Amino acid sequence: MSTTNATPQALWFAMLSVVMDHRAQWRRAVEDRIGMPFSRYRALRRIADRSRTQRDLANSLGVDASATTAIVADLVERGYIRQVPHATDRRCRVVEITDDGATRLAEIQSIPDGVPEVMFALSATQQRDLAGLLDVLRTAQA
Amino acid sequence: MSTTNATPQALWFAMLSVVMDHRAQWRRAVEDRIGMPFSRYRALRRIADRSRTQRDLANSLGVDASATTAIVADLVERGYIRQVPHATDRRCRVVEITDDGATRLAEIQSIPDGVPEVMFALSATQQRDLAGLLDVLRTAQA
DNA sequence: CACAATAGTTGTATGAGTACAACGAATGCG
DNA sequence: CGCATTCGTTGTACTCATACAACTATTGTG
Repeated sequence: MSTTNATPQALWFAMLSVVMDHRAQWRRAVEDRIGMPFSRYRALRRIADRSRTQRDLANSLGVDASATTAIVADLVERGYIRQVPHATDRRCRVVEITDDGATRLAEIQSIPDGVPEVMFALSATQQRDLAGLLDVLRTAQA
Repeated sequence: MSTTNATPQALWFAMLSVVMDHRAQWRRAVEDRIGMPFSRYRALRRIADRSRTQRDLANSLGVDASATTAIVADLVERGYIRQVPHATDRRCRVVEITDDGATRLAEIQSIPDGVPEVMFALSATQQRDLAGLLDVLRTAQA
């Protein structure tokens, strides 16, 4: 009955498709509400996880240094993170989350609206199963 | 052990995160290779599914008419779809896939490269489970 | 010390995605 | 028939994500 083959590339395409099919609507509904582009949210999550140098952040986001500069500048301006000097290497700037940033992140993660309808198509059991599988994927990317 | 709550919004955020964390790399690795932006692939999939008016396509993609015009023009230029008059309504243009388009679509879906490493973290059983769940989601969006 | 390498910034450019407004052509309805 | 509605097109504009090149400050190393 499955139209999706259970190969890594088929799964990737399937997951990508589900997300991309709803991302535009999701963005319109939620990005305005959380008040920042998703790239900022992604960065904030990593900084909340632990303080890092901007290089480290760039690597973890998979973007280059100049993109990181822009993202960091934005988050600093919003007051969600701050830049502190590195203990030993004066070239580096370490970014760390502020109380405001931590609060904001928690708020964002509890926003109930904007979730694509399609996510409600899963039964309770299926939701639990999917959560487990996504956990595996998220753990693997560390 | 699960860090991901099994609520629809937590699942959506988790899935979104997995995809967005890898999309940039995926794009660099594969989008050039499939030779078109992902939006074209999404549209082509829907047209392959069945012929549609452009309005129908626009609705199914969740974009407006002018965006659809651009996407359709691109796919026509590539030779993957063609525009034919509607049987009864001369305002409409029906788009249908060409043989080239169908071939290309099959090729794209079998490209093995560029799949994020992280997708290989799943066991065979987990792959099967995820495929089933994504099927539910994809079916629900119809 | 001199030089290569690294961190970060700034300026610039590109591609993708998307909307909105204005418009012409065709349709449908009272 | 006449007018509102719908389909599609064109032109314009904006955001987001992202890269690359050039540059400064700093570090590490022979």
